[in-house]
Amino acid sequence: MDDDAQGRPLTAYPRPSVAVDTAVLAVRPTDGQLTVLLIRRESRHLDQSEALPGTFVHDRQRLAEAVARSLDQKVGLPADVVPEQLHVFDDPERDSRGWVMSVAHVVALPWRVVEPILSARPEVVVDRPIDRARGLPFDHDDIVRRAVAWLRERYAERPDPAGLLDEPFTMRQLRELHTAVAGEPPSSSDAFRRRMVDHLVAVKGELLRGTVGKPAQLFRRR
Amino acid sequence: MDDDAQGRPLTAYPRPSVAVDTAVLAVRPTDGQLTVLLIRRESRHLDQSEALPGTFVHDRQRLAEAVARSLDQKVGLPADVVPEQLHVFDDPERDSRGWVMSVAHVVALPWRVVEPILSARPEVVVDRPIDRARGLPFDHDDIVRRAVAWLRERYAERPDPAGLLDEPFTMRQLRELHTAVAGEPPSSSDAFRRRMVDHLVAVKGELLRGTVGKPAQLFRRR
DNA sequence: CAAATAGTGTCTCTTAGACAGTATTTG
DNA sequence: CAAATACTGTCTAAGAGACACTATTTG
Repeated sequence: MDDDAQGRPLTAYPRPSVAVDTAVLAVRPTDGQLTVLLIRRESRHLDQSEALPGTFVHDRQRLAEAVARSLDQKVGLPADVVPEQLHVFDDPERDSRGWVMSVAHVVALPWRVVEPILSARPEVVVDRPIDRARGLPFDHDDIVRRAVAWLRERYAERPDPAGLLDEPFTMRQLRELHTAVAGEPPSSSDAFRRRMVDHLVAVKGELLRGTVGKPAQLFRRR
Repeated sequence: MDDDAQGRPLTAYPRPSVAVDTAVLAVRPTDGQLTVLLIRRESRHLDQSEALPGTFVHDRQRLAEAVARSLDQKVGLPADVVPEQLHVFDDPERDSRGWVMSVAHVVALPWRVVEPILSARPEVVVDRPIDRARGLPFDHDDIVRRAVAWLRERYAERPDPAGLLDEPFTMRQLRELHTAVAGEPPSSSDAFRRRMVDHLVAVKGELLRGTVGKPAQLFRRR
């Protein structure tokens, strides 16, 4: 910014509260649904009982720190997640409590990380399929929509940019991941294979399928 | 955000000043350079003398309003520009005057709009080719880089999403615009034509070239 | 006519998609 | 062997790029 505060202290200007809200996305293996984590709350002065995890930014704190803190305290996630900025929601009326800007964030996590949290605090943290995460408070519906669009864009290019699969994985697991992210299966299974295989490296050793069929090649990200 | 302010007034939290900074991009017809508008300033307590136009957000003001106000007052641009959010810069040390977050914005404008400003206030507003807009204060180098990447992404898909050309225009003018935006000419002139022509509509009447050559078809955006 | 610019026809290469056919496992 | 799953070969269609060729202007 420029200094229209020239000779004038910064405190002379009214300042908004700044919050962060984060869409934590994950793919539920039981039904292959793309889900978002929501916090269940006592609905005191707010009518909704589920919302994205978020918090206010503390004094001179970085946004990423505030996100990590809110995910740690409210969700119980480890502090090493790397969220990405999505958008600033700045409607001065968006929060009845006052002038609050929210910087929306998104992060996608493997189920291996998400599952323990859901079993540890089932009455606090819930996973909701993204098409059933509607009617959330504030602009949280918007944030979920943007988060999903962000994830889909990233997965259109590369096999697994967010590292949602544990390595090594089969082409089938990768295809099922993409089906979950995109909301529909890729148009053709073999075209999908050919599109992806250049970005992967084959691993010796094969997966002995639990059921029938030819054993599948295992891959790692290139 | 969630309410960790439950029962606690919002004012109990320290709040940052929030600023907006905007990269105004334009293509200079004289040399076909992609340029960014900078404000020349009296360097009082800041060493740099050129910076992106910006301002602090006023009480309960929307970011887009703050951007429009700064572009109006500092640059002299009409208020109907539609900037887009790029990124929030949140390093608490980024401004020596205090805790300031800046929401970076970008907008691309036709030269027809930019030129009158440069001639009206040449000692205040200057246009700088983007590869020579380096060493700017704060995170403005970063903002310019992100702004250019944003513009290039948009022009990779469609002929003229920002409306930089006055309609109707020739394929040559469009190609020169893309050359300026991308920083290099499209690989092949006829492949470029074929890629673009589906997104355009031909106009009757042709352009009589000032110099030699077959008159060119005129197009509008579809 | 020469130079310059606009536009088309056509060839090659690559890629996506469709689809059939082959390969290898379990039961 | 049947069923299921993994993979490959091949055809077609679409698109990008290269390049030559045609078209229409100015001087």
